[in-house]
Amino acid sequence: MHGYELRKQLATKLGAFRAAISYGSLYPALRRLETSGWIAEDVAAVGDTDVGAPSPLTSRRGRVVYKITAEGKEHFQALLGEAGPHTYDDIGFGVHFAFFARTDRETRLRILEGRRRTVETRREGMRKSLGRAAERLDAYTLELQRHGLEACEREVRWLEELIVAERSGNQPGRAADTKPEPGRPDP
Amino acid sequence: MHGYELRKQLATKLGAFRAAISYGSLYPALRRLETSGWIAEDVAAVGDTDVGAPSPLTSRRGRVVYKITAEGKEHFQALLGEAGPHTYDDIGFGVHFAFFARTDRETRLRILEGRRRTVETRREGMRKSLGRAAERLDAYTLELQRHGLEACEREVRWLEELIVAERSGNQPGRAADTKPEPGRPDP
DNA sequence: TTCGTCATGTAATGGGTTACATGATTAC
DNA sequence: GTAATCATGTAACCCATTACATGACGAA
Repeated sequence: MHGYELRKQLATKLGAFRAAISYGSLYPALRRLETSGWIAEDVAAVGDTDVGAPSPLTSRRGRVVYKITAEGKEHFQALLGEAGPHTYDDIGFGVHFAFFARTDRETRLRILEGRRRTVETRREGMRKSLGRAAERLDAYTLELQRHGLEACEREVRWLEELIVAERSGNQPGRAADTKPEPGRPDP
Repeated sequence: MHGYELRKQLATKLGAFRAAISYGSLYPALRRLETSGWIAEDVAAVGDTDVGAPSPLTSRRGRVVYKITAEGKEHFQALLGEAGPHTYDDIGFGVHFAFFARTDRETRLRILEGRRRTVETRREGMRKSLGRAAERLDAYTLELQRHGLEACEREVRWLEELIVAERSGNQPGRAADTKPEPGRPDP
């Protein structure tokens, strides 16, 4: 894919979470990825043979189309499997979870449980803080804390469900007893 | 308050949301606030007369104690009342809400309704995206979207409750019919 | 006296945004 | 032909983090 198109895709896919990435951030990032050897310019793509590819397929210009390299794929898998401290924070966990279909069950369970621990710790901190400060704080601050605590509690329950499903060999979803994951190809 | 103490307070109060602020960020920020005239060094505080103040009160060193200035208070009120686009995003709204006790009802309603519009828009985007992409996406991505959508729906309901309470002259909280807000002093 | 905590700062680095600059192509 | 969109990039700026450096004070 080329930069401009990538930005559009990201904008629609992450539009609910964040503003579109700026060009001043995108192009340097692509250069860094290329320098690291994780992506490379796809010379074949200039000839315009991508049938069924996303967005306008006719007529081109000096667009720079990139392809992930073998080392890139390896690095990507390593990133998905790694367990640093920021693997379990809000953003890190979201990214890992979004690629769970490309991860093995062991890794998925490790990450889900790590995330659960993280959120449980946060939850306990909020409970203590709420109990300790209930008298001294105004109604709005209190309400904000309550709302945050509720969100933590709900996420823990959600993670619990996912962990149970994962252990019983099921994909997530409403149905609890379906066949053990046929291995869908990535779109 | 002085920088070191401020960092500690922030760490306990925001500990659930983010890591502690770094010194390399804190002290330059204080300098910026001072340069802008919003805070000033509190010369009286060096003499150590702050009885009942937080944390160790005996023995001092070259600590720099700051005080908010009149212009600082004014600026702060202006910030609380302003309605930019980032007033309604996750962080901006959280900050404004945390200081609702220092805001008048009109402003509170304006911000709550703006936030509701923002979250509703996000919710609609996610609904469309879920309906559109349900077939092409793997179970995990789908589950993530569902979870995000649910969070949006819940926040809208929460905001709705707050707006109703606000319109009927009540503070937030479990009880729906209490006296119309006695005006609690800030802690 | 030495270790831990209090307390303030600077320098290097990283990376994101805004604003700007350029040019090709498409639709009217 | 001209406006909008596609497409890539650079420079200035802002600000956060990390790592480092300093020094006072209290307790063991």
